[in-house]
Amino acid sequence: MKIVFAGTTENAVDVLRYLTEVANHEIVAVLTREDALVGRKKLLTPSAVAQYAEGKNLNVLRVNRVSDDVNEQLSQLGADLGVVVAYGALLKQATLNLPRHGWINIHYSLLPKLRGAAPVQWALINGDRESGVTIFQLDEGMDTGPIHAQLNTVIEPTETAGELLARLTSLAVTMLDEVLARIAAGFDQPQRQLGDSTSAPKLSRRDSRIDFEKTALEIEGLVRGCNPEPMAWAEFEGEAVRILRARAIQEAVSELADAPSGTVQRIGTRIFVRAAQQTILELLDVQPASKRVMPAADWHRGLSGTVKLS
RNA sequence: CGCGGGGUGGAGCAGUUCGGUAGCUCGCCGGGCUCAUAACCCGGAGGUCGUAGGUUCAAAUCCUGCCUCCGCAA
Repeated sequence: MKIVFAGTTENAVDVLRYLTEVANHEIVAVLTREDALVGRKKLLTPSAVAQYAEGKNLNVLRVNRVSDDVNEQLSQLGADLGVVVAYGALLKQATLNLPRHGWINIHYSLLPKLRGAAPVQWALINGDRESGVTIFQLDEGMDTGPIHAQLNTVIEPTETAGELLARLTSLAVTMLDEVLARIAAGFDQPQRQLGDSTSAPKLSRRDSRIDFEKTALEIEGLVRGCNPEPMAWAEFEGEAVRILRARAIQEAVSELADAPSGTVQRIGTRIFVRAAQQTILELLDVQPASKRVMPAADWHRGLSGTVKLS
């Protein structure tokens, strides 16, 4: 099929690579976000998709909003289908109408659960036991279109958002062939989304801040859901400490039995923090402001007195 | 010129304000105590204090340039 692809992130590249290199579809255009200023040096950096697509000499359109002008260009291509993965902007009806079979989207949740930009993160933050991939027909709403295919998977006990996303992406790729074949043959009958919807908006810095008045298990979910982006953090002596890995433990730590929430205690080489309801969180990897990522024990070693996170 | 913080034995830090050749908590090696240990005791190895230059009798510490790492913001 002649496909228009729209995507921006690294996992979108994985899908695009599959479509062009493995499934041998003809990619008539690649829509991706404009180059953005990245990092402290503000280097103008192309999106992951732009970098890949240019390397493959594909027709790349860098736009943050699809204008009439872009619609005009797209209409010239005679595309059969549009495929969207983590593009970063909603498409209007005028654009949705262009490919013969419209557009499909790969979404990383069991729709209608977790509609929005950060479904994988929120699945972990919410403590969900399962997640999944949904391929659906795009309409003008936010992840509201009828479903072509859906597959669920059990979330692994220590899985981070980055790891789960990678797994879901490879799962999505295995679903694509059949969906694309059905659409090409005109046999597709997408089903309306059923059940209650929930939302999964992009994470803010406020969302990623750890609250030690929550239970260790809830905090662990936040830490896993925020890794690698935007990374959970807590405040220590006026500075942010990022918590990259942490886990709720079952053991009791008597030293922390009567301590206020956020109190840190070292036992041997292990570092524990008091959370809500007598629960204990073990810190594994942390990153103080200005420092590199380090084992929690290393961080704690240089400190003195009572250590308390908030 | 977006804001800011680091670079000191293998690790994490202190010391820099008020210059006088380096300290803490660990790790490592050896020995001891203990039924045992995340405990304790004794001894030991290991540092061009990121780098280049400057000031000085003397620089981790003051001045200048450079390299490099990182948080925030976008």
